[in-house]
Amino acid sequence: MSLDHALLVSLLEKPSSGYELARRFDRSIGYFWHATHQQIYKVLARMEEAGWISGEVQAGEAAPDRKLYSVSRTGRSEVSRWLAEPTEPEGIRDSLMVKLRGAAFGDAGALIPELEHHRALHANRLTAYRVIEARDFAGVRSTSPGVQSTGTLDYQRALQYQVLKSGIRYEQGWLEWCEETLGLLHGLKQVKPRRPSK
Amino acid sequence: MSLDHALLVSLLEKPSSGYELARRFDRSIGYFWHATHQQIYKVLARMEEAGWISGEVQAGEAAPDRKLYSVSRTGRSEVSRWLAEPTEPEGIRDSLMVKLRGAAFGDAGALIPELEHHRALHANRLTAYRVIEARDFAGVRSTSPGVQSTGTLDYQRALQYQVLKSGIRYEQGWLEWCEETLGLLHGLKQVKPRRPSK
DNA sequence: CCCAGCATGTAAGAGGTTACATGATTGC
DNA sequence: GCAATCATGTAACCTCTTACATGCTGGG
Repeated sequence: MSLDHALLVSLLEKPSSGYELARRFDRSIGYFWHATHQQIYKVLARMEEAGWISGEVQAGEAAPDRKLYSVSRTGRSEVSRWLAEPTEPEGIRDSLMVKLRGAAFGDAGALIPELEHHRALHANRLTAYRVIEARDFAGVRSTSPGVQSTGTLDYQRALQYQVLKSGIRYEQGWLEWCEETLGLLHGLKQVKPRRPSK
Repeated sequence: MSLDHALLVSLLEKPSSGYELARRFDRSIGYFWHATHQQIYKVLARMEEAGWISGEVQAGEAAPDRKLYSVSRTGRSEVSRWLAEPTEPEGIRDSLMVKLRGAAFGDAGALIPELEHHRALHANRLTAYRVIEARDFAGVRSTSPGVQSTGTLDYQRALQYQVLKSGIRYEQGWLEWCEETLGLLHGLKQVKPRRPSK
């Protein structure tokens, strides 16, 4: 597992307080690794004790104090170590799939609102990603190796864009599947109607 | 959460022992909801106590005894209740994405073997799914509502096929993304080589 | 005055992983 | 004899979620 590493990478991108990180995990990195603030504070404390990060308290006038964390040299080398270490792909855990298989023994029609809900959510996320794409990555060419050196900023951006593109692909796949499945369920409702009355 | 429900659905499809379920969770349902045997035994015990399932010990001659579980009436109604209850889509947790973003602060080249590994795994799974598709769902037409009634078996099969198709879509998406990302990383290695010596 | 937002935590419990434990049979 | 497969579990540990707790500020 590695909320630890998700936080380290986040802190490398920008030193932050726990609160800021928690908000960042509702967007951005959080699209690919979710965490609550309680968890974040605990892991930050553990990592500070381990010496991977160091927190500096900033007294706020007219605002609460905040602990600004940044990654130490040890933390950086931990990230490098982790990058080189192989990781297995996470298994899928999708209750919708289980429900679909369960629908054969219950009311498949009951899944229609559920699927519509999922379709809407995935459509929303896709739109959000598209907005980010247009805003932040308008000028990044896809995969072409690039003839002249494009600098270190474009390097980081290219990687971030690639992450975003996985999100886009993912949401689009879901969206198409939801459409298809809704079509199927509407068809099945005709074919095998549930007993109409009690 | 719902390993409970995944097990119930599995048992509805076929009454089984814990051991059998554990093996089934390495294929089939397990592609969409993973679980170890330890966990399965614990949940089965809990569900039996709750009265959702009942286990019947079968004495084996020349084989160990096994407890064959089947879903009770209460269990069935629990499934129906759960089917109608809305569920949020599970959040993604993908360390590869975090790693890609982290690669901007480390050695992006170190991710190449990792990505090749992922590509191979997703390619394997995709092939496995395609085999199942060809074997079990050769004659199922995609989404067309079907003019004449096709019976209750085709009903269940259509749902199972739809689940499989989500798996196919998922693996294919990953595969394409891995290819694309490998192309990008090979390009970047040229553009921004890491310091060659210590 | 109350609610929303900023900011940081503690505590209990459910869910999940890893390691350990046992005992029988079949095939090499 | 030894490894693999069948078959069922216990125990320790870690992660993650949910609920609770505190205190300050600015706007309606």
